[in-house]
Amino acid sequence: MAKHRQPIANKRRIPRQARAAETVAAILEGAAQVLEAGGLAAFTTNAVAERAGVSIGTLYQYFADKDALIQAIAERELATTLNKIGESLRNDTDARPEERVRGVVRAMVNAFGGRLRARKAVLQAVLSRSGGMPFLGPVATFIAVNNRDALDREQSFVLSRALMGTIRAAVLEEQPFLKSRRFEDELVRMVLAYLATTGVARSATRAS
Amino acid sequence: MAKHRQPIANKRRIPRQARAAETVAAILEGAAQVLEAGGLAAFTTNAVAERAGVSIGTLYQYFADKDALIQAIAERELATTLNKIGESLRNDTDARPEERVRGVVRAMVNAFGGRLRARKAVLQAVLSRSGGMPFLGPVATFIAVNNRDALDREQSFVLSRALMGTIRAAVLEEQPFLKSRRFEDELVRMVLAYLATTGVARSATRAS
Amino acid sequence: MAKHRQPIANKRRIPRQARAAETVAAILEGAAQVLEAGGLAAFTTNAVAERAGVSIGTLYQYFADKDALIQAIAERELATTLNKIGESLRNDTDARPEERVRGVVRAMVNAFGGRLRARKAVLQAVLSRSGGMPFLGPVATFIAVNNRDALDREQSFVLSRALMGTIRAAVLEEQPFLKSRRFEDELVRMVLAYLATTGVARSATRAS
Amino acid sequence: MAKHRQPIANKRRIPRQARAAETVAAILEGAAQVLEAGGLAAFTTNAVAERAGVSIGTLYQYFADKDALIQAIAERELATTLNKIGESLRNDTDARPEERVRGVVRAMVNAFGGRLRARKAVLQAVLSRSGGMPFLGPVATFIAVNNRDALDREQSFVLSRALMGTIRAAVLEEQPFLKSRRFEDELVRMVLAYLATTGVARSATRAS
DNA sequence: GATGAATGAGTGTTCATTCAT
DNA sequence: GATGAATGAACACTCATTCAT
Repeated sequence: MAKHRQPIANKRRIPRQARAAETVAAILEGAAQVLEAGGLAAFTTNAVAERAGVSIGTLYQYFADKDALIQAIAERELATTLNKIGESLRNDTDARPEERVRGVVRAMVNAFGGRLRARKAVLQAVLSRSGGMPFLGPVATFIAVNNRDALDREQSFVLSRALMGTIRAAVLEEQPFLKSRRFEDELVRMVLAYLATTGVARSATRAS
Repeated sequence: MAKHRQPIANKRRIPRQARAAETVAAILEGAAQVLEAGGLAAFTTNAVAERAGVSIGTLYQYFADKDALIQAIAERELATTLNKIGESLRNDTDARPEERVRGVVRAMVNAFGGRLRARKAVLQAVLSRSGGMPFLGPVATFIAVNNRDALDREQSFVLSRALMGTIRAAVLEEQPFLKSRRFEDELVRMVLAYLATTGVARSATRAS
Repeated sequence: MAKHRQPIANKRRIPRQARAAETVAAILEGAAQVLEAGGLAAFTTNAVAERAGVSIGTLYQYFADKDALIQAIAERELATTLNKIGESLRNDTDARPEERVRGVVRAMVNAFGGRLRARKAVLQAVLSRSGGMPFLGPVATFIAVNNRDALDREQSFVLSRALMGTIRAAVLEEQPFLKSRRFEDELVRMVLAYLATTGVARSATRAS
Repeated sequence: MAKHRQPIANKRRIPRQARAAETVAAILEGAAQVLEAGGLAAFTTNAVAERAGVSIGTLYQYFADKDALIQAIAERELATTLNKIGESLRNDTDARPEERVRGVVRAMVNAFGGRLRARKAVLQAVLSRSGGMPFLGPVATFIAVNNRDALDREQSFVLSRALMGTIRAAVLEEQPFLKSRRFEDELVRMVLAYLATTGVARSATRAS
């Protein structure tokens, strides 16, 4: 949001005017609302346009197709989450590892703020379409980069997916404890425990 | 006209004859093939029927609707996985914990080994529709039950989803190391590490 | 029912055996029950067969197609009604005209007394398909024949359809007063009033 | 998958533009033509759209479902008929009762004059679906209202249904005398005769 | 640039009917 | 004669997308 990463459209008009930026924002907001209100099933381009207060034609002026719209939402959410994580890490610069991990965990759990249904729907949509969860890469990078000794590929993968996967599952299954302290504690414990053994493993490995 | 006239009996016929069982098998196999070949997007009831070599009417004789078909495939996959896990646990009765965990991990990874695309699609389908991943419950139970002291709700959740989520991510992202020993090692390490700290958290465990 | 008018199948097997007659009866009864329970929308050949406790194949052994089945039910209903009317007229041989008319009216109203929904559905079905209401002809004949001076074509038509149409409307609209004395009185009045002026008209006509 | 996902707004767009009004008219006209040409059996939404020269999607932009389309046609017919009846009554303000009745009868018969098959099909359709003949209420009201002393519920019912039912029967059975003077005479006679006896029952009427 | 009416390929589902066993 | 699994044409309806105004 901050850096204006030109978040959308490839083939479609790049918004240069303030008005256009507002329109794009309205559409994204409308999309999020539709998702929140009716889940993925209600997420039609017409519904989004209506909710956003623009015509369907205008929507297509900024988003090449439905996929591009979903992409944009996902990216917007990712950006927000990454910002929070980054912020958290920057603030806790000299905190104990546990505190740093807790900050990251909390940022991830709180991503999407409220709007749980929207978050779930975005997940489902992204999962349904592009198949992978491409927007996890950055999260993984964040985690890995912030451990003095870079984890290797598999370790980085396991760590980030275990964490993200557990949170995602809680979202998708609408677990009531999603935002509880108890859940947060367990996530933190899991990350620390894994990091610990990983470190040991690598020390041992290096020695051999 | 009535959008959906309630059929007089809404449960579809339970196959009694050998012929019928074959037909059901053919449909499930066809469904898996369609999924494998074209992913979720290609998964239409007509496509499945055609691939299965039966008429669309026959398909609906055995599956109430598309959801039921997806359910059936998911359950079939779950059953396979659970069988493998159960088998593994039964064989390793007195192995060390690490060996037991490794058996489970391997069973799970391999359950998702063949027909990658199909399995990926099934996952996406289940995820897209019912939202949750209801068929993870049993896996969690398996894991929890096999630890002397039952984990509490959050711990059980974290453990099972972290493991399953990581494997699922590897499947969905088509990671090349999915079946590597390296990856298996890391998964085992993660589980053991988490179980260990969990135990620490509960003093009674330490005593035993 | 009485005279065994060979009520059904043209192209299909004519039931000669007692067993076959029973089967046919079961099918007709099943059809009536399905109609009663779910109206026209639920009236599928499969549903009828199931309710009748016979296989769909057997149903088709006796009824060439769905239309034939509906025909048969309609005819069965007509036969019942005609029997009642005939009976009524035979019993009231020397009653006053009003009593005779009342007997007919009552027979017709009661013909539609039991199984209202079924009867309504039969009406709708016959109306939907063959378009006409061919089974009113006989009723008209009954009425006309029982007036000393045969009515002419238009008069006979008006009299029978006015009476039948009003009763049918009451059935289709599920009017609560269908079987009330008040309603019966009005129907009788209407018939007598019309017959009276008709007589006058014909006297005048003859003179000219 | 969800069998029928509730559209975000279940009321279809109300036509505001001239273009839209034309489209609606075209659809209704197409519907009438399909009905006329092939009866109820040929009345499919796709057929109507094609005949109307619009796409199936456009049809659904203006009619929520097939039922709504049938409703619209029925209402359009009813409106026409009522207009004619009202006109007739307004013109014959001080005519003799017989003339007034004749005007109504003629309006009703002629309402079903053009496009016989279409009208028959509309009748069948309305009869088949909603069961009642809801659009007779207004006709009954017209008749009742135009008799100084309001008839009671049963009388009003008998009068309107007897008249309408007879005409409807003539339409459905495609009687050749439908528009003959002879038939019209008999209908008028029936109505007057019934009104007379009804009047007798209520002494006040005679005085006026 | 914006609009929204129009498009139409595509989907899930039903049900009358057949025919091999 | 009876069975019921199988058939498949047909239908109602959706929704991403376009384009004339």
